[in-house]
Amino acid sequence: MLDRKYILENLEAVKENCRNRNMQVDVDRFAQLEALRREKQRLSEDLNREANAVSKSIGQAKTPEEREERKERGRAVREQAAALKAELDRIEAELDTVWRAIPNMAHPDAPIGDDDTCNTTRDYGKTPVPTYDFTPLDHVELAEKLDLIDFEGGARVAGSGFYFLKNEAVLLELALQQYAVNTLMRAGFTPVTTPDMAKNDILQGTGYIPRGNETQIYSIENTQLSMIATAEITIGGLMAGRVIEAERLPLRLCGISHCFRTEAGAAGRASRGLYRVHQFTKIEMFAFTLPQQSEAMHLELLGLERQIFDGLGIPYRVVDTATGDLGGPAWRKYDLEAWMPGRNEYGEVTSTSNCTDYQARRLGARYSVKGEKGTHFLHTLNGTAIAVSRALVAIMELYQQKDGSIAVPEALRPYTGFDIIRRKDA
RNA sequence: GGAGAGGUGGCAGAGUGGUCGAAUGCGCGGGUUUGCUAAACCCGUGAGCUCGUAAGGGCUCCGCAGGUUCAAAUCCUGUCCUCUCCGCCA
Repeated sequence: MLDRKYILENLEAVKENCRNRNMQVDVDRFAQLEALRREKQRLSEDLNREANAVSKSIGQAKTPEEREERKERGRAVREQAAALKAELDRIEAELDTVWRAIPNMAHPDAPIGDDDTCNTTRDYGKTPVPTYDFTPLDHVELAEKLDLIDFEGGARVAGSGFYFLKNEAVLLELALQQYAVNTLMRAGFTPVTTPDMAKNDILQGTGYIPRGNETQIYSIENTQLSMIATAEITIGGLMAGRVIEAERLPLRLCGISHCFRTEAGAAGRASRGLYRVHQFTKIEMFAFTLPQQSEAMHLELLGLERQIFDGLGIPYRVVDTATGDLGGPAWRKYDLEAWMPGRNEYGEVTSTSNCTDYQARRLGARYSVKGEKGTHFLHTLNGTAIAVSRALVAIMELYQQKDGSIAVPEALRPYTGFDIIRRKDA
């Protein structure tokens, strides 16, 4: 969420930001409700003050009659206060709904536009886009020939969108995880495995909506739990409601988790094979920083993503995400899109966002400075190190050979123990 | 799954109806003393919101949500979490 005062003081800028982000939010309604809330709050406090004073005076009453008289007075005041409080609660509930719907402000340099067609390309990776003297297959065909993925089995067991990795693909998944985690540990990240489920209020704190028509989240019936869509949720939740000393910042964490997404409304979109699935493994980077550190941290996360994909020999472009495609919490977002010969286009493989204090405010994640009174909200950032399913798509398609085999990227060989994947029957 | 115990300030830990935002200790900040350091002593030290130029004041918060009462950290109900023991189990 944005700071309430900030919204009131920058009403026009907030509205323009909503327009840029292609989000319909009634910001004026927020301002209206906030004014009303303040007024009622004031009145409510006045009544509380009076009630407290009356209560205090009862202990000092000289006579039983006086005592009874004051008790009666107390009852009356408390009754009024309760009625006003109920009204205040209603206002706050509505206010909260509108408040949550207001997206984060956007970086002044983020490209303005309604959707991903307005994203701008900043740069390209070290590896050039390859050309082939044969017709490259897509990863689904390759997986079929090399017996690497069982989509039918996945569908039988869990439904469309699930899969079994098989044979060398399993080792590739493990190798990708090790490669990414080792790279990040060298960069000063603390690795963690996280729960694959989280409480719904943690989901909401990080900006995910656990239930409702358009939810991307699987929720567990009869519980307050949901399957996580990314480790961003659980790692962000680590600091929920906590205060950290400024000198311990920034905090760099990387999490290994499974990610579960319903992909509601995604049917029909380019989603063949592993590209858009309901479950995948992901190594996620996350940082908690001071406000003045977040811009640099964002570039650091982007740099690590580039390092990881350059290291894998995967050609990619770096995309600066347009305002309309930013979602709610992000102030700025960069995606890495890898070249995928099977699609004959670039496909998103990583995404890194600077959420400034927007997530932290919802989560109540704060820091304090020694010797200063009070606390401030942290900045949070996240970035994909490796989303295994998408990385596999890119690797399989890019490293395919004329003879139908798939070479293993140099960087993964120490972990896989083999350097090529061939047909089993050859 | 069964049986208990407990959740209080950065930490430890008192507090069973008003004098409690809360003893005490530790930690932390400042000071006095002191060749230096340490020790000792003194003072200060939770958060959010709000009024005020400020000094200072008010409201709310003792896991969370309700209830009883003029009044709740304290009593009642529910709930979440933690710990111990037993059972089961990768």
